[in-house]
Amino acid sequence: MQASCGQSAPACDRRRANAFHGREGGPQPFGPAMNIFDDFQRRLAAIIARLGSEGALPAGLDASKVVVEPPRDPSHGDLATNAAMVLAKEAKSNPRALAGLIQAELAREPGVVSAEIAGPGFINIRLDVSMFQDVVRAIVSSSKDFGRIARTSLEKVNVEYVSANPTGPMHVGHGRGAVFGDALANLLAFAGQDVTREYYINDAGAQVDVLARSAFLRYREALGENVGSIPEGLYPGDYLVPVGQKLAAEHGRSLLDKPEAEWLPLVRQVAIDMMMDMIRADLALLNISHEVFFSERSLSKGAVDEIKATIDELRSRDLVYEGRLPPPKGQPVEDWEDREQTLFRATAFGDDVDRPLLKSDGSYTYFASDIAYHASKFRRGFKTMIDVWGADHGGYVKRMAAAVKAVTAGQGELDVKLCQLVRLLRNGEPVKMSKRAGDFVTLRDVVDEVGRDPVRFMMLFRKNDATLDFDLAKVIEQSKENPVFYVQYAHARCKSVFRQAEQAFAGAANDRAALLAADLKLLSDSAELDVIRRLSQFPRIVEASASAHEPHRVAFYLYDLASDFHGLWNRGKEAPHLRFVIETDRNSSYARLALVDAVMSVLAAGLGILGVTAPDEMR
RNA sequence: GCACCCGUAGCUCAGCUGGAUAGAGCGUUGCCCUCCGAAGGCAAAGGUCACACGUUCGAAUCGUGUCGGGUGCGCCA
Repeated sequence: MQASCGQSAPACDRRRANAFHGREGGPQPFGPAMNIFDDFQRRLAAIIARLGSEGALPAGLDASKVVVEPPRDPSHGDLATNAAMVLAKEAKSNPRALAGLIQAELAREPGVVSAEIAGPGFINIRLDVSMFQDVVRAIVSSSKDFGRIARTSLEKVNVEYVSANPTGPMHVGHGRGAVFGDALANLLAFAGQDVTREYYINDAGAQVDVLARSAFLRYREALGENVGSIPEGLYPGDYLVPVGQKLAAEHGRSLLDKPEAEWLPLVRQVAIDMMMDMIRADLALLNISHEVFFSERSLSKGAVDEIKATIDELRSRDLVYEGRLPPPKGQPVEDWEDREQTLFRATAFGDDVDRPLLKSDGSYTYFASDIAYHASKFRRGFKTMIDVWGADHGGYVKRMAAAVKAVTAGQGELDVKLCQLVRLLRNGEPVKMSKRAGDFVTLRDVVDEVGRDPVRFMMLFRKNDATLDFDLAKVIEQSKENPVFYVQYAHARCKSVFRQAEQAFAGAANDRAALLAADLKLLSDSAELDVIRRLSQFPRIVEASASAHEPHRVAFYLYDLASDFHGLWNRGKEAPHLRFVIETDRNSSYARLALVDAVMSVLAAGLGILGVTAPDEMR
């Protein structure tokens, strides 16, 4: 099944940076030291500056490549930094010597147990466990806002996704782009950006005229005429039957004897409106909604022709000209005619050839509309624009990027995220598509069968540019092998712990003050600390996945966190003293409840970003 | 012919924008459990990161080239 082309009629749907950085005076997280990696990043920068001003190092070293991260091998410590290695060249020193200077300073920092030089010049830092125990308290107090970045910038981000043609219901391929775009928007919002979700309605091209003619046929049918089978080239799907009925109800037979030029605009608008209602309803099944629905038609049919204005403006800068194009290579084009046409100078901005703006009949190409559309986004204040498209539009990226550069004078950032196709399976076997013309597996069919959460989670449990196998049977399995279940179950288990706690200590489930006051030093088992270390990474996962525009990282993180938590739970089976609730040990119980509460909050926050339910129990 | 995406364990895939001995799940093999703290647990084996050069303290990651797979290549969107 194709990512975005699913119909036999000529319907190929459209779809379908790095402006974000969280460090160095960027957006600050809530509360103190919520992100211990950022915390040490800042401390390290201060140390380097101090050494510079004291003359031990050259002043004003560029610390932008210095990173503080968890070492791959936990036996190396809690934090590792490459500072000495990245600074060595500029400081005209060797990494090990430089590491010695920095290490001595780091070792004096509060919360640091040891700082050691290793390998080519890494500095490995061991933290007092209290640093991690404090993370638990920070999470308990900030709850689902742990990892959220406060909005400090007025910069607006536009995420355009779905943008399926209003010519039929959504199918599974659309669903992936829809879920991806929606989760990305959630993620960016969580990371402190001002996000607008937008849908570009392709209501101007020849396809919506085909839609209108198809609907008109259904109109005649609704009036009692036997129209026979739907002719080739029209949309055959019976989702147009209600459009015909509505037209019949509102207009009776009055359209029948009018020429097409008169009825078409009217029928077209009714059909588009009903198709958009249907699409919005399909999206609502997945909890997806957009703030802005932008009509392509409005660009050229409004008070001013914005497409013409955009072309004129580009022409005045010599970026549009009349010229000839070489015939395309590869598949020969039968009706190729060498003619002079209106071209955008895309090659000036890195594209391979210049691109036409007018069709031979004088109307605008889709690309011309799209240029004006992106100019509109920029005028509306969006410096960062993210477009989510189907992978089959990959060939369109360069020209769009070129256009955005041209139309924003290099001020705008366009990041196009291509979503690969989805292969629908059932128990490992490809789902057979019905042969009936115009029929395909709709998004609604799939959501009805397996539910919203599996669809959303699984579509995000893969990089957007990798193909995705979606197995209708496996995604609803209640077993460890199913990541959706595995992660949701971890959350449900947390809830279950609190239900148990309520039995042992009445009121525990709602006693936030007691959780905040818990003696977290009692959380010292290695399995407990593993979970806490994982929790402490959530803010940097949010930051990194937001800046990379990759929501799947959140999904994988949640899987890892769930795995750690299940591991801790299992420890309690063999070692009863590690159980979360121990009736005879209130202090340990409350410390562990605080940890469970923290896990629950992070799971809920992460699932919230993905738009997946965090259930109280598995049913 | 050109452009873009992809190539990591038998299979399906991660790999934190250049870091240390490349990870997970499935499958395989071995042990344990079947205790509602249910919808299993522990452990092991398994790798030339497609290939070759290059960049540098350091490459699965960046660059060039080759091979292999996908997508696309005026006047569809």
